[in-house]
Amino acid sequence: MTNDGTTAGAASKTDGPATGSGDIARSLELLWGTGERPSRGPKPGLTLDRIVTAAVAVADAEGLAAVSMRRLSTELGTGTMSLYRYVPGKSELLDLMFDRVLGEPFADHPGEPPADWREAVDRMARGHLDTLRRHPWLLKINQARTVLGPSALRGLELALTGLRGMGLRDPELIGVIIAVNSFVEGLARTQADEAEAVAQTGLSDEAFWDNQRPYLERAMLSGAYPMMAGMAEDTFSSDFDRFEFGLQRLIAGFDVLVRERAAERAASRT
Amino acid sequence: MTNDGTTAGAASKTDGPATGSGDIARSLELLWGTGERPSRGPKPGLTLDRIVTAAVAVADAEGLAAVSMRRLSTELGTGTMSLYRYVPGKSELLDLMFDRVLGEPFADHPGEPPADWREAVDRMARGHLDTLRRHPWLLKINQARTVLGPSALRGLELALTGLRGMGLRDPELIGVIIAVNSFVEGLARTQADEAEAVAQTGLSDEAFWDNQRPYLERAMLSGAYPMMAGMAEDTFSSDFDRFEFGLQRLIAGFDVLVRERAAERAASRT
DNA sequence: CCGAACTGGGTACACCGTACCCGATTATGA
DNA sequence: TCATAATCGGGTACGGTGTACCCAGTTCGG
Repeated sequence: MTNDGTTAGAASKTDGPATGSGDIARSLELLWGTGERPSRGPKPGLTLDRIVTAAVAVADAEGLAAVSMRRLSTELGTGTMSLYRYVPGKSELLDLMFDRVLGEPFADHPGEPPADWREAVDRMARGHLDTLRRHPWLLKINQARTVLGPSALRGLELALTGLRGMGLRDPELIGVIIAVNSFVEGLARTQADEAEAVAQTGLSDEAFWDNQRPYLERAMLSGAYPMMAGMAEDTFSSDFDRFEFGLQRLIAGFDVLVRERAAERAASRT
Repeated sequence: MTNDGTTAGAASKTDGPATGSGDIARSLELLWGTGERPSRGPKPGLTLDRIVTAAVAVADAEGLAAVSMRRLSTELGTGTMSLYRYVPGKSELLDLMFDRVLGEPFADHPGEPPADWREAVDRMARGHLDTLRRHPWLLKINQARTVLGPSALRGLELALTGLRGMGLRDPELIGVIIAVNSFVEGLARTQADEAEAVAQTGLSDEAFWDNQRPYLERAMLSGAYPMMAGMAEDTFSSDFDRFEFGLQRLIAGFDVLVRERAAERAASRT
């Protein structure tokens, strides 16, 4: 399988007027295209694949902010402007990075059976969390116009297959997927923000909390926050797995609906 | 953001790079401090409050990318560097914008009763979604080290008060809040990304879809995505309210746990 | 009333994305 | 065979960013 995968969304700034900013057609060509090159000029010394790979590597190692065209060019040993022979602009590159990385979870594990829809949801949530932990910069990319790359389609297909057994209507299945993914992304974002803050300030979480404590204690003693002041010691302990808690609540909530529908079907069959 | 090359030491004296992202102590002082000014030099012509207000206004109107120190200075009619007399750096300004805006929902409606915990969750979710829709740039700010401003504390206090009746343990209550807020943020992010994409590319969603269609149809015909190919027409229709769906599932999931706990308590009372 | 403490802000630097353009390379049409 | 059109590599330049550094002007405590 030839093509690198991908999809994407646009993300950039500046209300640049003219010039082909946001050339969707070009983006799609890069995402799905075969990449047959015209045979007139000299052979390209680079490939899109290498550029995307380098970009993902830099983003994984040093964050999305470190991914600049200049940085990538030195990483690849070329001139900065050469990159623009392969990618129309940076936002398109982000699109490609996005779809590249979305394809990972399915490349990993082979086939295996989802068995139960509960397990499918569980696996979907864990898989997504895993991807986001591996590539926290995914959370900073505009996902709006990214949905339709090959990797994204493949993921959606797999998810839907696993949820088939719920017996819900199609829009509801999409609702299930979105609810789970939204929840996971929220948690992942919190974790990613924390890691980023540690990296940027050089201050650990404990040190940060210690800094806050005097202000916080004064606030508690003020009487303005009675609920918070009366909370148990272990309330914010890391022993409590908030991912597990939320996921189980979601699954339980889905289960209620699934049972309702099953009951309705049974009733209407009489 | 992007810090300069200087080390992140953050020691207050010595060869002072200092500045930079994340002087926590200074941030806290700004968040909670009384702002008593020293009485030796000339009176300040600006206030922190005016700066934050202007920043929020610009962010609301044109997005977070439009909030630059130069832009704010022209907006306020001062020199760019003057702003640094009031704020240590841009990241601290973002913190202040964050807390400013978090305070809004509680300023709006007066007291009223939450009545049921279900209603409290419902109101919490809707309120958060509302805030995020009004200020989509909130989703782009690092929330990790921002949690403890006065507005954030007030919001947490109110939420906890509303959830008191669930009869869950304290860490679980936090889990409820996080699950709901994560879900809401995920949905809000999708919407915000969409709006941003439209604004940046000047391409409506329909136009975007039309561009995708040929690629998508080819993918469907390839047989690689049987589930998706067989989906109902209305699957991605906007008639289906995914916010409502997810929220009701979460509440149902919480309800299961609440009932379990109540049953346990009743049993242990015999 | 002098000087310390403070405010305002100009200049400069490093970095960013990328428009524009030119020379080198290469396959094609005559 | 060879001129030429097409393509690649990449240097230079522009307008943007955050902010370090420094100096001039203002105000009040001693």
